[in-house]
Amino acid sequence: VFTVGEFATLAHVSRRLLRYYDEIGLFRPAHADAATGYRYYSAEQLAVLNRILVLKELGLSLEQIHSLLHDGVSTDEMQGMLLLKKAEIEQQLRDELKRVRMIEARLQAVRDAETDKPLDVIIKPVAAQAVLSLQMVFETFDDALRMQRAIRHALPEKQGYGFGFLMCHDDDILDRDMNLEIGCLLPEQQHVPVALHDGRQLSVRSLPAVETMATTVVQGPLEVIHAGYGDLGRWASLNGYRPTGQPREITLKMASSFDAHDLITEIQYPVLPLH
Amino acid sequence: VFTVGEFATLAHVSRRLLRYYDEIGLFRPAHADAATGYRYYSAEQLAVLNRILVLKELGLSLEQIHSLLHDGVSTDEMQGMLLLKKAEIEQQLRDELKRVRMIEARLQAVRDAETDKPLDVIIKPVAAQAVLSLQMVFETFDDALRMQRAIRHALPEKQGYGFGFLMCHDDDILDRDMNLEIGCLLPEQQHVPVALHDGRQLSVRSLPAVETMATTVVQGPLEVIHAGYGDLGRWASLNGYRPTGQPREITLKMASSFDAHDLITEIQYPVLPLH
DNA sequence: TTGCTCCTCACGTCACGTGAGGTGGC
DNA sequence: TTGCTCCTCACGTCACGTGAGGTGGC
Repeated sequence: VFTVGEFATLAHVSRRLLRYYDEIGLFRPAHADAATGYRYYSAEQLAVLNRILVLKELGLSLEQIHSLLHDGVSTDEMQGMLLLKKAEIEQQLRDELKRVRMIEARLQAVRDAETDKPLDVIIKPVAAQAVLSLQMVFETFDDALRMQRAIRHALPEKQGYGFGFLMCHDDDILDRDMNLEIGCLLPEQQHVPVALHDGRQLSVRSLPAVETMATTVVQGPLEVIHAGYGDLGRWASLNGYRPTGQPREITLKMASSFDAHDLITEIQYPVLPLH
Repeated sequence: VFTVGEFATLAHVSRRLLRYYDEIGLFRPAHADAATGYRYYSAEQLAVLNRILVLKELGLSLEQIHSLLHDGVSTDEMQGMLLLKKAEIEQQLRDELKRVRMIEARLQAVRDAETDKPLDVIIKPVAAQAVLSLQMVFETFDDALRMQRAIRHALPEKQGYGFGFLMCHDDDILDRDMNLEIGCLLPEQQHVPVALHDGRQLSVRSLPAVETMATTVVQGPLEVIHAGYGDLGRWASLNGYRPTGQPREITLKMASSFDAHDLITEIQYPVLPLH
């Protein structure tokens, strides 16, 4: 019969662990002195403790181990728990592999671009979104900018209209004759079409939800936004993603001055993991 | 300018996260109303938060991220942290792969042996250990048992002698003419040789430390112990280890009766990972 | 005036590590 | 009698989630 210290030495665990397992009822000493509180363990118990330690090594929680040992679980249930745990660990393995790839990509980015900062890309699900917009082909980008301003003025200020929105419907990024959709997000569902001065109509439609949207935030004028699209594409291929749809951009903050250095835009690119 | 709720929605994080990051000084709102305590975030800040979220994804702690952002760290230091983190994750990957192998081995054991329990094997480092022992060739196992009893009686009871100890010096497990070392562990270093009745001497020597010792606890008479050696060997090969030295056994509890059903023995087998 | 958002505590998480402060056996 | 071990609190960990209870703006 052994004291905590002796038993801890035998089992290569800490005394605290033995007291803790006693406290939570997972592993009780064979005998405890009611007067002094001293715990006494038997040699037989070492086998039991070892079983607990092995199950812990497998990644099971102490609560799971408790139910395995004290509630009589069947062989099938045991197998179920082990298979479940195995699946969990395999998911973790995939996550960590992804993490390693991301770190490598970032290391590369740090080395490449000592001057400018590496790109921060967030993958997130984006819900379906109502927009009020107009789609047409613009000869030049200035035409598109003029339209953007016209739309802004056509909307009554602060009447429940959301961020500015732009979506490119060309397969490639062009410099002229671009097929663009311009408008704004709608926080609420019910909205009537809005007419512009030139007779064109903004119409309401719903952007589909995207499960894995690669997003990044850029600050600056159009050239910066333009560069952002390219950066995002390169980031995707470096990090194991493939573009899979039309990118969007959302104006989080409108430019206050002509040079648009304080224009803030979130670029969103639907992607899929390469698997 | 956005409230917590709005900014949280934009960034796809919880309000609690934003308040927490404020509390620990990692990410403060651009402006806070001193009277009401209301937090106000700017569009510019979304880029900063995204950087934090990306670094978190990489596996860095909030404290590390804090120092990355607020203490001006050099490119080299940044690379150092990333490389360190990468090495950490790769170690974790190895650990989890091992865990998966262990789970698979245990699943197999559960399927194979529906009747008896799977073996619980603990890998632990064992320190160098002084022993008082005698090594000789025994014709039969009964001879060895007699010697074990003789040694027990030659030792003054409770005078600082430890557990009974047995080590097999044959390369294979034999049934006859076994080269065995029998004795006991010595908790303290200083001990004189002990003479037996037949004139033989128990001598003091030091067992070397073993870094990775596969150990298991068995309860029962000799046949059970014998089987344990075999089980331990099979376990090792199933779990990616290779035996690499002489096994030892330690008597944690002596048998009280002739059938020895309550004899408790720890079998120790030095192993090395197959890598 | 009624919801909605905002705020600040404060507890819970998981498996112990690490003292603090005090008592019993050789 | 002096160390050594034992005991029971109780705080800290890491990054928030989850209410509780109360206040300010449309």
